[in-house]
Amino acid sequence: MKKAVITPQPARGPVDHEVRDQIVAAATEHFSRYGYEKTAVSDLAKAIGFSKAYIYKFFESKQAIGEAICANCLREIETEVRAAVAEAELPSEKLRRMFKGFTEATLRLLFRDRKLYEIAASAATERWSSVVAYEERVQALLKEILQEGRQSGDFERKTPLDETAAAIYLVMRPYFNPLLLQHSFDYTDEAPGQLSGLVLRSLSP
Amino acid sequence: MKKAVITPQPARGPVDHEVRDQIVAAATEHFSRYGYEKTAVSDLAKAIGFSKAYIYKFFESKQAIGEAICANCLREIETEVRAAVAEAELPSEKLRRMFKGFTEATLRLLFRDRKLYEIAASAATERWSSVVAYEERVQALLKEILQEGRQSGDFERKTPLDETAAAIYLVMRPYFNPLLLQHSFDYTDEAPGQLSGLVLRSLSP
DNA sequence: ATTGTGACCATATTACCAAATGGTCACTAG
DNA sequence: CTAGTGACCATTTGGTAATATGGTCACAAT
Repeated sequence: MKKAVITPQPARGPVDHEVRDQIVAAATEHFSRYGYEKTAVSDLAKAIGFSKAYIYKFFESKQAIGEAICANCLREIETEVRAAVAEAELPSEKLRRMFKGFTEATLRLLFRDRKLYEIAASAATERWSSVVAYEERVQALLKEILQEGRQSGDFERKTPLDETAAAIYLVMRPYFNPLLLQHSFDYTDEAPGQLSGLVLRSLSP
Repeated sequence: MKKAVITPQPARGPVDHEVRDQIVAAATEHFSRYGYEKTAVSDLAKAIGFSKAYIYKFFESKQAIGEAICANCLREIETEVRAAVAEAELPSEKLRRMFKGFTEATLRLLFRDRKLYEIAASAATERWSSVVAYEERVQALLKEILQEGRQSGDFERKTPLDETAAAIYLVMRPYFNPLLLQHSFDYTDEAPGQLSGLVLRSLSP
């Protein structure tokens, strides 16, 4: 039996197609330069030399284009943080890096790519599938670290893993969710350190 | 030497005056029924049977009226939570109640008095003095609980008190800051419990 | 002095209409 | 059949003129 891959937005048109990439490229350019709202779909069409209608052969909406770009951003952040985590030896250090990494990466998204923030905000409020998937991957990374720490004896083993993971996720959430981070600028310097400290104390065997 | 009381908004006109209370009462009524933005200062004037100009003898701005009301709300919340905390015997239970209490009270503010949310939001974003004071009082309450727990031997004593308090405050913040709570509705049921658990684990001696 | 106001000003908000935009579809070219 | 489009529609958005609002002040009544 074939496993049915449920694409939340049933992709329109050929999934692997040069034009699809052109659209995403043009959109990335335009969205980050002029902003999501200020960019009209016909602007993207003009940029790649096709008509607006053709774009809708590949994406079912403007938001779908935004989703694609958003997914890329989130992938980038995740990759970067995973790399930083992998560099560390000790599970405790991994956890610290995860926290700091996500905070810094999200912060950068908000400042450096200020124009992309609109998308990130919509994505988070409306819970686009790319965001849901991202959150799940973050939780997965967290669980990996926790389990490693449990196996090595660095972390306590009494509390159920799922509970620990859920709680730590809640602690971290305000620092990698753009909507929340926005209201925590005053704390971004110390928060990752202080909270990592607290979390690690809670994990001590 | 007289202690100079620094009122952040140098109160205008007689501090204790019947009309002042009438204004606050009318504003509470109007703001919570029609919303802060939709209420004009002249509406309040009409409601209490004076001219708009007279209101400005008591408050230096519409926002100042909002501040007064906001301060009342926050006082109420604090009183309620303090009562719930006082009921508990053990420091750990106090901490749990504090967390749960603030979450529920803030949530109620957002739902029951939906119209007042506008004020709360402005107050939080613009860091009105009533909010700053409130946050300080919350942190004070937290420190009280922590010290009691340290004295009774329920909580660890190695980590500096200020550091512990700061970290726990950061954990709680998303649940009594209306701006943040707004983005955490999905978690308000489990979060206080799970996070209290984590925090208490981090405090174990 | 205290209580109280109408007239006034600059800015913010509303109401309105024209232009722009997201999105579809029947259709053409090869 | 695939690649591609102009013309079209409903809804948003932008711009603007009229109105409403926050806030002040000189002044009146007690």
